[in-house]
Amino acid sequence: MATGRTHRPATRSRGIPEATVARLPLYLRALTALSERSVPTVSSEELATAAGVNSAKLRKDFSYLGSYGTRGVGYDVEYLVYQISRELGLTQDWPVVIVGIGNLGAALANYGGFASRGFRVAALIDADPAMAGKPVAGMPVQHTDELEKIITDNGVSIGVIATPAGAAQQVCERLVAAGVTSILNFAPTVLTVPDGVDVRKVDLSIELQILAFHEQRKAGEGAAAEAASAAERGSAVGAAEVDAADADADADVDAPEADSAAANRKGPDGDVPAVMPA
Amino acid sequence: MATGRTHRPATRSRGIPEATVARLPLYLRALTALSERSVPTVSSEELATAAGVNSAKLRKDFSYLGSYGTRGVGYDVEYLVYQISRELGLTQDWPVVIVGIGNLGAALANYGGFASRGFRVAALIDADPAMAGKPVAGMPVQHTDELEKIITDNGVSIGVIATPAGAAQQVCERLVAAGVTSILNFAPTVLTVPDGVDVRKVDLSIELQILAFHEQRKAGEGAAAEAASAAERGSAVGAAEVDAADADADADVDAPEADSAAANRKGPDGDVPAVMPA
DNA sequence: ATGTCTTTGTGAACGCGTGCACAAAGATTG
DNA sequence: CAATCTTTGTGCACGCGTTCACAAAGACAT
Repeated sequence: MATGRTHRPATRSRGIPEATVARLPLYLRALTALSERSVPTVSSEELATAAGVNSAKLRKDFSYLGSYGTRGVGYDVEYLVYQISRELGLTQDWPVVIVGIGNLGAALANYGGFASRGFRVAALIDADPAMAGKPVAGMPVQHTDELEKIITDNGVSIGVIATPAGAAQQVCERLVAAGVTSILNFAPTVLTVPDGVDVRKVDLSIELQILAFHEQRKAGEGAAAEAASAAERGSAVGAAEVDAADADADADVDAPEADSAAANRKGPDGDVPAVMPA
Repeated sequence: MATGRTHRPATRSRGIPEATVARLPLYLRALTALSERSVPTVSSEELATAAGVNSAKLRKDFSYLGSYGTRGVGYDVEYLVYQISRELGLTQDWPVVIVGIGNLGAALANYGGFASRGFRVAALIDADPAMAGKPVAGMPVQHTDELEKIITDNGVSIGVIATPAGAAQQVCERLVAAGVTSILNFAPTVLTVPDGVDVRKVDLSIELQILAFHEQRKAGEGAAAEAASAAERGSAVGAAEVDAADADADADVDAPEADSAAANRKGPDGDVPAVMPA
């Protein structure tokens, strides 16, 4: 997410809610699969299942695009593929540059899914002079010095940042200055960009942390009901949890000493007891 | 959101809203940086800026954790780092397995950010016999046959799927059957999992498509008012120029959108972004 | 044509998340 | 100790997004 600005009337880009836009690619993928199997039509129910969403939601999403379905029958697969593609702007060519050709950048460059939908890798850019000219994914890596020229010459408006965190903001600024208005950021940093520039971030570490949170919750909660089975699974919860009923189960076991922080605070909180994984 | 499956009805895992949980890692990162600079305290305003969010939101988020701030002063950095880490479950060790050691899988294995927060790569698994034993990121790749044993022996509860789309569901099922309850999916497929299992997905293709949508909108908009180059992306969106009759729905050539800037990520849960290939 | 059956499209209710604005709490100064 | 200043914590209102539930629309059979 971008930092510079943060608010906006929740932008309904054109009457199409942001949440819906985020789901369109999902529908498109499911539809494409159906199309390849030559399925002529699908009901909202079937398509919703394939896309992993609720059918009512899907119908409402489609209603923002227009009335493309036929009552009693469903949606014409081919037609819908076309409409969604057009709506997403996939009927045109989108040259993309990837900056930072390390492990991740190289993996992205090799990713086939790129080209499959109108996205074309126009160039791979890296700051390391040693990388210059070296072929990655059948394409020579170019030095950062060329960045502006590349962007301009190829009319690139979408940039992918896969550099180390420390270089991200600077690269971002150069990209924006050169004309890029959409950025996909893989570096673990908050990018600050001017208005009008879209930033989406992909952060591995954050995703894992969110999973860990839920995992921890699950471990603490199942502990009570967990008599003996699966004792080897790293979830030997402390006996402190008398009743971890789902209600609000807020078994407060005080937190261990303020650790490195000698603060004298006392959180009204403190929860999960010691869990010890392998 | 993260999965194609519906976990609990937006259950507040423990009184902590999902949206807040998704931001905690962001705060943690900003706090860690401050900690390394030996900054003792921060105000909600400073921290919010560093994390790229609104200060009111940050304060509200923290209020779900408890009252850890001091009015008139701010928050104790070290203490907050500890509290958030504990809340996220990062004070414990989380063994993780990565299945599918292709370009992406290898990149993930080499990703340093993994270990930095309690996540330890316990094993790299691939179905290709030729890969077996081959060292990646200083660790021998193991064959899929060993999957169940690895999960059990290491008490792994978090799995990362970086296989091709076609193999994802099957791998997912084996992981779950073996005891994994949280999955980070990089394969472009909707995974179906039983209740109690969390799935978060990272899909590069989807992220790019969302950017393309906004990019297209921006282009169309600029075309209409091309006069002023690319400098008027005001935030004072005049609702005035809303698209023509909303009922158009047809105009194949597509009408330029109205509205302005674009929303960065959002998403109830997730909003969160997630992305990637396979 | 008429009736029945299927599936869409959507009005309305509801819940979550966001942001404002301010009272309360504590630090700080005189 | 009182006054002032700073910053937190939160009540409240608002809007987006989700879901339900159903009328409308069309296909299909008789």
